[in-house]
Amino acid sequence: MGSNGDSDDIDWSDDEVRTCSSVSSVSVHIPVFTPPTCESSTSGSKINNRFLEMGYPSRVVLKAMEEHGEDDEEAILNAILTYLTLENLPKEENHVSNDPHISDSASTYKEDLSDVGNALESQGQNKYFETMNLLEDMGFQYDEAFTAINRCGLETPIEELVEFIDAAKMGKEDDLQDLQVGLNDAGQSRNGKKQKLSREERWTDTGKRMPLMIGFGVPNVGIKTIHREIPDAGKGPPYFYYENVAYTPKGVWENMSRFLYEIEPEFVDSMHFSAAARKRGYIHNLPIDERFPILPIPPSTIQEALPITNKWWPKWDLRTKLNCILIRHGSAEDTKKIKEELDKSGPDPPEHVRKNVLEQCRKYNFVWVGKNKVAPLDPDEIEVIMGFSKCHTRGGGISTTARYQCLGNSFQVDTVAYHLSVLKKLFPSGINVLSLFSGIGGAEVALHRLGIPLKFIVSVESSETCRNILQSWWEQSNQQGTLIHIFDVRDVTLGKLKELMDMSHGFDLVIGGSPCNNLAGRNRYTRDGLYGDQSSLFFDYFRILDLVKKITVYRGYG
DNA sequence: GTGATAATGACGGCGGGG
DNA sequence: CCCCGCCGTCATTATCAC
Repeated sequence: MGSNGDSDDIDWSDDEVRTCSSVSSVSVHIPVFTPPTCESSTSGSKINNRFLEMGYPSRVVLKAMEEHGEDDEEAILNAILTYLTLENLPKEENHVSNDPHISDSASTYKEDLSDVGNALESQGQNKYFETMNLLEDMGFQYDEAFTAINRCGLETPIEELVEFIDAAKMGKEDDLQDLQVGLNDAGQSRNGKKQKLSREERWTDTGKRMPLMIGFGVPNVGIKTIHREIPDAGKGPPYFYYENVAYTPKGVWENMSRFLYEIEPEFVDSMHFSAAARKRGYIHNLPIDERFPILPIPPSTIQEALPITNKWWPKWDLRTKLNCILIRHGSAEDTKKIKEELDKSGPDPPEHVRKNVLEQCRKYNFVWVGKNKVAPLDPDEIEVIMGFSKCHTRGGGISTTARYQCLGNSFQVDTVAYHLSVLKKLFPSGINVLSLFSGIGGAEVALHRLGIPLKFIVSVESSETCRNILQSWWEQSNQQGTLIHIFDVRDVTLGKLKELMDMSHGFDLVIGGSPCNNLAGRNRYTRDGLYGDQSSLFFDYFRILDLVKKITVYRGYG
C-alpha cells in the first residue's frame, strides 16, 4: 500500500514539474498551507489573490505584504488581522460620534429602538401577549390563537385573526391560503419602512465596518473594547442561545431580536473556525469575555482539511475555503461535464473554461479528486468540517441522502463551542440544558467538547433520524447524565416544562436554531419569511424560552 | 408486481458587498 | 453597476423490501 502511494506521488510530481515550467521539485513537498505556484516570482501575487478571495481588503493585504515580504503567509495573515483589529477600534467610536443619525456615542441598541417612536411596537412581546390574551378571552384555544398570530403576523388586526381561526376551523384550506397571503403582504406594508430603517442601517453599517463577519470577536481577531448591554428582560437565568441563517429576507432579524428581548444579534462566519463558510446570526445573553476555542483547532483551509485533494488541485483554482455546507450536493452529471470540458481543452485550459469550472466548483463545493475530476464532499468529510467526529451520522439505518440533509442543517461545532466556552467556569459541576431543534446534537457535542458535564438534557427534535443520531452519540460518549427526547416543540407546554424543571431544578441553558427553510437564500419556492410554515417555529423557541424564564423566577431556580 | 424509500437532476432571485 | 453566494424544493427515476 505504502509503495503504491509513494509511486503515485512521484508520478504526479513529475507531471506537475512538466506542466509548471519553472517550479522546483521542492514545491510538491511544501506544507499544504502554502499554495501551489508555478513561478516563484509571482508567488506574492498569488498569495495576495488568496487573501483577497478570503475577503480581506486589498489595502490591508498590501500593507501586510510590504511589512512581511511576500512569502511568509502566516506572518502576512497575522498582520492583516492585526491591522483590521486596529482599524475597527477607533472607527467604531468615530463613526458613532460623527453620524448625525445617531444621537450620541452612548446610544445603545435599545435607545435606537425608542427612536422609532410608538407607531411601531417597540415591545413586540407586550403586543404579542395582549393579542394572545384577547383571543383567549374571546374563547379561542391557546394553540388556535398562537397559530393565528404566527401565521398572520403580529400587526394583524384582531378581526382578521378571528377570521383566520374560523377559516382554519372550517377546514377551508383555500380560504386559509388566500387569507394568509393577503395578510402577510398587508403586514409588511403596515410595518412601515421608515420605522425599520434605523436598525437596519445600524446593522448594515456594522457589516460594512466588519465585512469579515466576526461578531463580537473570533479567535485571533479579538475586539477588545466591545462591551454590550443586555436589556434586563433578556438577562439570565437561564442563559439562552438562538441561531439562524444570517441572510434572511429583510426585517426578519429585527423581528427575532424584538422578541428575544431586544438583544443585538451576533453575526459570525464559521470560515473563521473551519475550512467552510457558514454565515449565521446568533442571539444570546452569554458573557462574551474570555471566550476560548476548543482544541485541537481544526484545519482552516481546504488544503489542510482535505489533503487528498492537493494532488489534483489545479494551480488556477485559488479557493482555500469551501462555501457553505448545504443539505444537497452537486450532481454527478455536472462533475462529468467538467471533466469532459477539461479533458477537451488540454493541460492549460483557456480563461473561459477555467471561469466556468470555477463557477461550478464554488456553486456545488466540488473538490478535486482526480485528473480533471471534481466531486462533491463525502458525508464523512462534511462531518469533520462541521466539527463532528467521522461517522457521527453514519449507520443505524440512515441513508446517505439523510446524512447530507441533517449535516447541512447543523451547527458548526467549533463556532458554537467558542461562544459557549464562557459557561465552563460558570457550570464546573455540570449543566442542565433545554435543547430545541437539536438536530444531530451540535450543541450537546460542543458542550461535551468543552468539558462541561451534561447533567440533564432535554432534546426536542422532530426527526427520528436525528434523534437516533443524538442518542447513539450519547451512548457512545460515556455520558453520565440524563437525556430526554421530545418529538415536537408544541408538546413543550407550561405543564411539561414545570414537570421537567421539577426534575432538574431548572435549566441553565436554552439553546437551539429554529428552521431556516423559509428564510434561506437557496429556497426558490417558499422563502416566505419568519411566518413561513417551518420558520414560524421560531415563535415556539421564544414561547418556550419565555416560559422557562418565568418558571425560573417563580420557583427561584438559578 | 407493488408500494415505499432513496437517489438524482433541474430549478432563480434577493440582498450584501465592492 | 456588477459579482457572488445561499442550513432548499419539486418532480421524476432508480432501488429496495416484501
